[in-house]
Amino acid sequence: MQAEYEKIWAKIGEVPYGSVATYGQIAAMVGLPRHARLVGYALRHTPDHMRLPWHRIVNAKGESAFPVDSEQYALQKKLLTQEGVAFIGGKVSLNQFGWHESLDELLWKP
DNA sequence: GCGCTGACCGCCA
DNA sequence: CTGGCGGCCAGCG
Repeated sequence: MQAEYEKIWAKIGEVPYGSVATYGQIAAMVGLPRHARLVGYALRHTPDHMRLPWHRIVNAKGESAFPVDSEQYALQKKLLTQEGVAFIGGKVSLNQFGWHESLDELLWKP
């Protein structure tokens, strides 16, 4: 399964600055539909030496996957806001970002 | 093999 | 809005 993780990490690394993707999207993009949880697991076990834009990955509701009181939540929110991604009511604003279906951009763009 | 646990997802009440 | 339920499936004891 190591190979799958490589693909997942690589894909996450492709998410452009200022954009956001969901776990499900990443899974689908690497050819593993319905494996959202695997993405979460892979992300959780990312070797620290490779710095991935994990903060650009949110759940299907556009929320952080972390509890609001956690350090990570605060950091994620901070980083996204810093990139110009609106973080409203604990979730990225879908109204402003819109949904893109084309293969290259199953992403929320600014 | 078995049961639990997840940085998940979608549907329905 | 909240909560519950079933589905998903790799990892781990």
